[in-house]
Amino acid sequence: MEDQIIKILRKSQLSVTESRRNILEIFIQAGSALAHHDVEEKTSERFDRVTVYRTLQVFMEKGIIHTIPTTENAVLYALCKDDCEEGHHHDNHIHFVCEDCGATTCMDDIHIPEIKLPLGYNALQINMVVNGICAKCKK
Amino acid sequence: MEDQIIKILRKSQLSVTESRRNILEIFIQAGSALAHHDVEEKTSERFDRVTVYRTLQVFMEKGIIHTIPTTENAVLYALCKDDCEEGHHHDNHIHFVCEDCGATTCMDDIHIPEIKLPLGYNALQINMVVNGICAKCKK
DNA sequence: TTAGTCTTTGCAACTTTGTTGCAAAAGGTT
DNA sequence: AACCTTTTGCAACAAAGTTGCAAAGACTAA
Ligand SMILES: [Mn+2]
Ligand SMILES: [Mn+2]
Ligand SMILES: [Zn+2]
Ligand SMILES: [Zn+2]
Repeated sequence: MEDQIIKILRKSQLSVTESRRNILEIFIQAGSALAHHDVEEKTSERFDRVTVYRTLQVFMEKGIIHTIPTTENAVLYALCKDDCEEGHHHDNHIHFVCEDCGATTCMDDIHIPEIKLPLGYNALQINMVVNGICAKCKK
Repeated sequence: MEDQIIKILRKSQLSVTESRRNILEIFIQAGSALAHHDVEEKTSERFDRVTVYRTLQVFMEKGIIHTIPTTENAVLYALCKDDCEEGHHHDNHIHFVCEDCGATTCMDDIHIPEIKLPLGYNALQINMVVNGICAKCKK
């Protein structure tokens, strides 16, 4: 686990610092998407808010995490899979937001279907966010 | 135009006030989605920020506008079509964000395709946001 | 291991965004 | 016009996000 974290940071040419390890660990353990605020709450050692902002930003740039749009004025972040690189993300999967437990998860293996856009329109990236009830919360 | 505005407000059982007319007009003229900040900038008469917040909120509740998720920590708002009612939106269309001109538009006639979710998952609402280059900006 | 260099962090100060309570103003109704 | 209700602006606040800079920490190479 600790090994995995260091490997990810090294691969992205980032120096291994306390805050980066801690925040990366939080994402790995969480298994679901987190808002800036969530990250701040979960850090065991308390880092400055500014450090959290900067860490998330650098993780984004390096392709370690990606953003998920929401209608709640709070962007979510989730771990990228292996194929994301510095400056170029490949996270074209569906995101599912459970309205019951609130968890937002990456559905990595569900492809986003093709879309026919009007003539002249060119799609570069597609975000698909599905709201509903997850399997765990279904009774 | 003025008639149209009044009709919309009346239909939603809202009293016709200066700020509501002005803000609704902004949406009709804009033709594309606007952030809170955009609305504030465009109001000819200056209303208090709080009034803008409250107006957008009440327009949302009444089904006059709907939200569009973004990855930029700024929810966008756009006019609903006729079939949205108080407390129940029907805006399951695609949204297109042009990375060149920045305009976000509702593609009302492009349906969001069906999605096969894993067993136990239940979709209630789907948001699909396509980033790319719009027809106008394509050269 | 240590010394030197470059990067990262925390802090302070600030800006922007969003919220709430309340009195004054405006809108709808008679 | 007089009334009652809703909406607005203001003030005061809370939360979120940004920037510059000095101190602390991470890496490298002697
Ligand atoms: Mn994802
Ligand atoms: Mn729309
Ligand atoms: Zn759930
Ligand atoms: Zn464009």
